[in-house]
Amino acid sequence: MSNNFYETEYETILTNNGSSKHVKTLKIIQSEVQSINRVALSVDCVIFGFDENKLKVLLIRSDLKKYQSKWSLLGDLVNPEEDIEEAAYRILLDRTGMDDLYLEQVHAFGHINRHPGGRVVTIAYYSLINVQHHKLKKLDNELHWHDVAEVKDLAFDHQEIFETCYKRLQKRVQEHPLGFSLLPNKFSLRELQNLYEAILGIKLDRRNFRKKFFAMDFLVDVGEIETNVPHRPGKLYQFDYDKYERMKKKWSGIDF
Amino acid sequence: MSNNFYETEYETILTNNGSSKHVKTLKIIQSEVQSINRVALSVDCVIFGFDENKLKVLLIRSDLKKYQSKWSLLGDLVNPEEDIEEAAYRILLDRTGMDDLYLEQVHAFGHINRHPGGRVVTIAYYSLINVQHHKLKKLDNELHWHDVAEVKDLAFDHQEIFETCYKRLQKRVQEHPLGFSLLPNKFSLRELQNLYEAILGIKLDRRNFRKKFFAMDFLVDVGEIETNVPHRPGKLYQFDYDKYERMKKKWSGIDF
DNA sequence: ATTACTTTGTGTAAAACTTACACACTGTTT
DNA sequence: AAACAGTGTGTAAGTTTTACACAAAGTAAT
Repeated sequence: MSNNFYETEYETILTNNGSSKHVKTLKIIQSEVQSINRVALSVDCVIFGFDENKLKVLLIRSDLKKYQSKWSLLGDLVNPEEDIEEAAYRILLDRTGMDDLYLEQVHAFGHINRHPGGRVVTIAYYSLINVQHHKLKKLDNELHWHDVAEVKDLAFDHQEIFETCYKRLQKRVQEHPLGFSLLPNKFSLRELQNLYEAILGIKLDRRNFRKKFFAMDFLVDVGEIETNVPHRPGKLYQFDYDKYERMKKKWSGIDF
Repeated sequence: MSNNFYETEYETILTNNGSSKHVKTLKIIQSEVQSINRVALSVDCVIFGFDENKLKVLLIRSDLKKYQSKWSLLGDLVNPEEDIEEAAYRILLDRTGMDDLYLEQVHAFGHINRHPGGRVVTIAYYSLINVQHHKLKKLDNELHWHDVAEVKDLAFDHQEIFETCYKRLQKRVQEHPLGFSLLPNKFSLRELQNLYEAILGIKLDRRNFRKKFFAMDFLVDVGEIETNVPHRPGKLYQFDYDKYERMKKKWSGIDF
């Protein structure tokens, strides 16, 4: 047995210490890699947004007959000369017109029959965007935001992919202050808390929530208050990304 | 724009509400998936073990000329009719003779030029095994255990893959009591602590470590003590996997 | 302009957890 | 019998988490 994509043809070379050794020729490796053992590779993106105090996810209508009435994630095949991550960003740009976002790889899904067109392995990514800042410019295939609580029965294995990404998001949001990308530049603590409650699916104590965030010391009071609220307006804050970047090393998460 | 691997040929169908709609035919999808957009897919396994109070990783010598003197991870191409995970288990079985282990997918690596033979996307898995319980039966290409602290300059992008998996292991071992698979069935608390210190790369307070583990209440005193130690022997314990499984729901990790 | 209403903003005491730390015990070696 | 090496145990101080209540600020209705 051998490795790194084996073949039976070898070339003899001299090693550092003067003895000889058999190695596989590059030509052989290339033919091996380029021949039978190939699969189609795709990327699927789970794009989360936040609107009206609900966590949303961007879905598109499948136009495959088999899944004619079902929703699906934003996905496409990876080009042979394209990095996976590059493909993920391309797909998001194509489908939503956005290029300024956070994107994290989550998992590869590769069950043999997950796609009716043949073997397609897909790499799932998720992203968080601010719904208000990124109005959708393209609405092909009924692209739009769905409440995450109501996502069910997606096409292909997209339900599983969605759920895996949602769990990952819930975990990440406790490890890093990602959520700020979903809020307006200036936000009230109530908005921030609504966001965390929506993502985590739990209620949090208001006083303790405030205490925790102030203790982190990444919020900057911008000296303004909410307008157009039918009650006492709350102060507005900004997130100090620079300070967060500087503190990142010693950061190990938020505990709720 | 369309989705789920687009084509320009459509078939007209009737929808539920009686209107008509154009959908892509399955035949077209299949030809799309099977034609140009395919890549070679491989799996690489990072197998951790523990021996002589050191964390080890299993490496094999590459037999590609380009990497003639370098170590590499255990990897192989995924067969077109094989699940990715299935491939990972197959590779481990082939290379080490083992089939009773934990295996977790970590990340997909897909830079275009990561393999000299052409485009190869690889999915990385890691695993933990008990070195003593699994003597290596095959030693092709100098397969053997390397101290993780001394792993460097691996073939391909395997250094990056290794480091990603190592970080993942360090994180996971604080979230779940995985480490027990690396110890003998009956172990002393000192052995357990050595293991955690080796994996995390830090020193821990002995009294607090013991307190923490006893508080979790997954250790069963088997009423035996160490033998052949040149000092007071420690008590031996077993890990109560059943109890852990039952408690798993409300489990959120070990904090050191 | 007064009142009712809604949500903001704040502090504290109790409980839980984390950390740092020292000494007697048990078996082995000399 | 003495030296050695590592086990086993408790506690006080500090920190973090939790639960909880009331006055203040603005809006809306009268």
